[in-house]
Amino acid sequence: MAHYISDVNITRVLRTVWLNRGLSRIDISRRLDLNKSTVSKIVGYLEELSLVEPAAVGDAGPAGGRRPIHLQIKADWGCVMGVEIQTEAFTVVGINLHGDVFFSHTEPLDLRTHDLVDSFVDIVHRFRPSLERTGMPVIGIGVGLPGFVDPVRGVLKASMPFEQYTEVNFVAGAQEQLDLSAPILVDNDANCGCWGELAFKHSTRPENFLFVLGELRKHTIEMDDYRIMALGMGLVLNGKVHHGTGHSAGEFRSILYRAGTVNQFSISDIEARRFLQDSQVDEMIIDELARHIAFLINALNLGKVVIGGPMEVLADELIAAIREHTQQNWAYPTMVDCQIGVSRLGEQAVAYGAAGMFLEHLIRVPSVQVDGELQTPCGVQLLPRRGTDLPV
Amino acid sequence: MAHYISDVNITRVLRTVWLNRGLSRIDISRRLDLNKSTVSKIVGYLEELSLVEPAAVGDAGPAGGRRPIHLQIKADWGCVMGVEIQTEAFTVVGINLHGDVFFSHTEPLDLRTHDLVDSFVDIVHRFRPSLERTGMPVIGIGVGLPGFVDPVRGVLKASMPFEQYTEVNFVAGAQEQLDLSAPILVDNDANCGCWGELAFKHSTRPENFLFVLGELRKHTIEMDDYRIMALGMGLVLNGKVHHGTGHSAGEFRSILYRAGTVNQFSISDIEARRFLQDSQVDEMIIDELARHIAFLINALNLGKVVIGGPMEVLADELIAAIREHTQQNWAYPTMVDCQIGVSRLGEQAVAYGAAGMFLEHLIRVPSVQVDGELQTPCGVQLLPRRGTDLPV
DNA sequence: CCTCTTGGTTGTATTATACAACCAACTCTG
DNA sequence: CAGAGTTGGTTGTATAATACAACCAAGAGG
Repeated sequence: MAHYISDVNITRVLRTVWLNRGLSRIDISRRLDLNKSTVSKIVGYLEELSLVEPAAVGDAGPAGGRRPIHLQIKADWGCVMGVEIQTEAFTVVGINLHGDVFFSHTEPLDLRTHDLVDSFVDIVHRFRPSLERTGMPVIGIGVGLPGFVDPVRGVLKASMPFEQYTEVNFVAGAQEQLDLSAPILVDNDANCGCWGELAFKHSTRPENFLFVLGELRKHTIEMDDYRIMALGMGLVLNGKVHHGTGHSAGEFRSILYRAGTVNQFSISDIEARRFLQDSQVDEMIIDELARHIAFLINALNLGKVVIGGPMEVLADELIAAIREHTQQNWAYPTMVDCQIGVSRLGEQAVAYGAAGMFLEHLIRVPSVQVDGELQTPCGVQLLPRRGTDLPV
Repeated sequence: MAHYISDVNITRVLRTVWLNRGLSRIDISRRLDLNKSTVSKIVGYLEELSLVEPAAVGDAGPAGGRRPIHLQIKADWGCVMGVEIQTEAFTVVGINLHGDVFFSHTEPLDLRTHDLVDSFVDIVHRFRPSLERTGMPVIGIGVGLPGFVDPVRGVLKASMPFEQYTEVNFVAGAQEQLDLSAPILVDNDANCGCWGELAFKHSTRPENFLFVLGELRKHTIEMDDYRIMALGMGLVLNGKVHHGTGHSAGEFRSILYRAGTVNQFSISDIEARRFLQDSQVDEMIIDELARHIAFLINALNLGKVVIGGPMEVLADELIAAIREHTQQNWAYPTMVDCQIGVSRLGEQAVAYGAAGMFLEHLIRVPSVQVDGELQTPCGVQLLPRRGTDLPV
């Protein structure tokens, strides 16, 4: 039983500085509708924790007055490891609290022959020293996996790419072997793409957007291995990453899908495997995909679409097709207002987003729930349980 | 500058009682993780406001002990007017704080020849006395309109059915003419369908669902008037009604739509107007609609779909089709878990939902925003600005 | 009748916040 | 260049919301 508002306002201040680097105490007090003395006290506390520091002294306004002290998060307070694990490779990145990537590594890894949790434990053991050589401790790890993930329980519920149809207790299993104080967070890979867009888009956080993630995956068709594109979607709705009632949101299969094929469209697998090699196939896939994305843009009134993965090669055509179909699919005379672009992070989008997800959870305002407890995925907690050490 | 937690916890208690009629103080304190003395004090305050009353004295447990006092919201503290305005008719309902409908009325009204705001003002003038004859004051009004509505500003941004392509300042305009203390809330009609499902589904509030609202609307095709079905969707995602970046979420048009027609599907208007008269047309529409709904169910992982409007006649076929297509559209061996049903409220679903929306906003926990102010649509406020009159 | 148990109340201590008075440091003007 | 006005930030104090502990109320069971 401990529900002091303090935690809430401390986090509000911290998060506000994080999202808007360079604000002064007065700016914060105005934004958050808190008294400036309250902000002063909270900032003092955060400075004591080395989470916030003065960045620069600004200029006085035209009418004079004391010069404001711009504040910022201490970037090197700690770092976050972001990991993406796919069927044939994994990626690790290290970022500081400002979101700067200071480490990045990609390597092949065959998940068909290796255990998922064991592989992850290996990765952490191998790369934690690399990150901590900077002097920053690893304060948390974010992981992006293909499949249905329950981030609150830290569980991989199912995954077609991993051929996993029973639950894997990912976080608990890893923590057992790792003996690591840093908490671990997991989410679906496409959702991690969303987290990456959310975490550091400070001023212009998109409220409703779609992250389209394509991966080329091996499939065995008639005794031969082929690569077929598998599409996953990550959705942010009302500013929040959407998981759905059973954590399976983001699955894609065309409305015109015909039973029996491995690919997600209305074409045959024979056609599908010629993707990126046969421009006619490319065109068909682009058109069909663009229609579905356009439908979602209009039905959900999305403000933004980001394309990641191998689709990036055909991004120009895809973007044009989406634009065309959104407008065709729109009944009103106005123009549909939706930015469509390609992920700037390329290969690292998911791993980076996974790390961003961790920071998003760390530096967040605990929401007051009405019924039941507030759900924190896997005990992420920033502020120390405050006892006697509170600065008045 | 006033951000005492009190308001938050008072509302939390009130809302908990509202959502779970019959809880005792101890129950509440356990659910909300508040000290029982705090709950006692808050309940005392709410009783003083006549918002909460003891409902019954329960039985002691098997180990003895004092008998709990079950609490409930005072149903007759006030009532809410819910209004649905369509192009050819309007509906008014009156509900109490328990959500019981005690008044209901539907009447033709030609919105092509009447001004929207004036009509609404008329409706309020005519029906307020009817509601207040019960002795309950009208504490608020909820309105459902077809078109894009910004509920925060209380504005109808555009509406194809009303042939309105410029903004209508609905709430401000009405309040000016009405001189009414009760606040007015507006939302899109299909969204109101969602509000109706949310507001009084106490224990089992669906977190992710779709409300499909069909309306038969007049269209002039080749000099003749026909009725064509117009479909709108209301979405609840993560427990919240989804409006989208530009308040236009819920628009429906088929992926296979061909330019030039008034109807929303791939068929011609000649065919579309035979809906409900030609079973072949019905089948085509049902199939096409079901595919799109199935796509949304899987892409958004919806837990529930509710069908309202004239589609209800064909509900059995539509439900079966949706079931079939969701499973076809699903790549995993598991069964898709989504309840599909028909609105129990029939004609009144939208008006009832509009009233429910008002209560949802009235009895809600103000969310603490990080940046900027917390957005209350049109100044709905339950608790008095507390000054000296606070009990202890 | 006594003990144990559970629901609820009351008085007190703690703590987060607002408020007001203050200091710090700047611009502008006469 | 002194002083008035202005803005950012700090400090001391009052207030109000909450937890905690001790209590009362009212039941069950021996």
